[in-house]
Amino acid sequence: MRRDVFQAIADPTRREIINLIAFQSLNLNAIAENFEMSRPAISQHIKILTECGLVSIKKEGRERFCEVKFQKLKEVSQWIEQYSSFWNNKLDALEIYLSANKTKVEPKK
Amino acid sequence: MRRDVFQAIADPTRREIINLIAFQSLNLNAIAENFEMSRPAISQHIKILTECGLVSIKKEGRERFCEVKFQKLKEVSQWIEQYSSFWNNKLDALEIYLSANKTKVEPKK
DNA sequence: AATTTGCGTAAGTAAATACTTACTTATAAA
DNA sequence: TTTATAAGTAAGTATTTACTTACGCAAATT
Repeated sequence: MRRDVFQAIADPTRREIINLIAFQSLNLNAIAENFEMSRPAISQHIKILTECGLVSIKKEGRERFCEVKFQKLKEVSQWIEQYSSFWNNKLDALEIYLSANKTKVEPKK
Repeated sequence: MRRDVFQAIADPTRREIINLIAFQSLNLNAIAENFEMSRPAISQHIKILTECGLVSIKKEGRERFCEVKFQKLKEVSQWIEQYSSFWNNKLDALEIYLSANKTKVEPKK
């Protein structure tokens, strides 16, 4: 069972959870109120988010407050930023590079 | 069946494919040679990547060259960058913000 | 002390995912 | 024109995913 950040943010519900608790730490029931699905379903999503390090839980009495560990998102943005030179107005340069490397290609009719 | 960029990059094989064709367009067999799995498996991954717009295919005779559409990755980086202020040396500010919004919390013993 | 609240977990399920092998089609080479 | 190559597709399968309901337990309230 994979449990990494890429997998965690693939699910739209989990991205919504992150949006929800990005600016204020909420307990589990407060999160669940914002969704149509059952509380245990949200609990399971939170489990996935904590297991990959994207969310941390602070116990306060019987409540558990969830907050986002934004540093973890860095793993994703760093993977993407490898390629960032290709979309910062340098798409033409990429086209040139690619076509220069396809020397055996027939010209279009 | 969801078919978005977040889902597409969740699979490690598909991220490897993107890495592989990031700097040079390759045809399907050339891509498949780099993996242990069968060619049809790679073909199916490419299908997912094209259906979400992350890869485009250029037909050349009987070959199909795959190249990355980097612009699509922007969707992911933009989602993450909403929160970027929280990890650019501003983590302390976040801690302050969060604790300021938990007024009913008991002090630690 | 009894009840309510917050939340985790177990078990079950339908659908999705990530493969496989077998087959087909289109193009190119012999 | 026969054969080889590139690659899409179909069908089958094991595993994973995203839920559900039912239940249990610890902390708080009555």
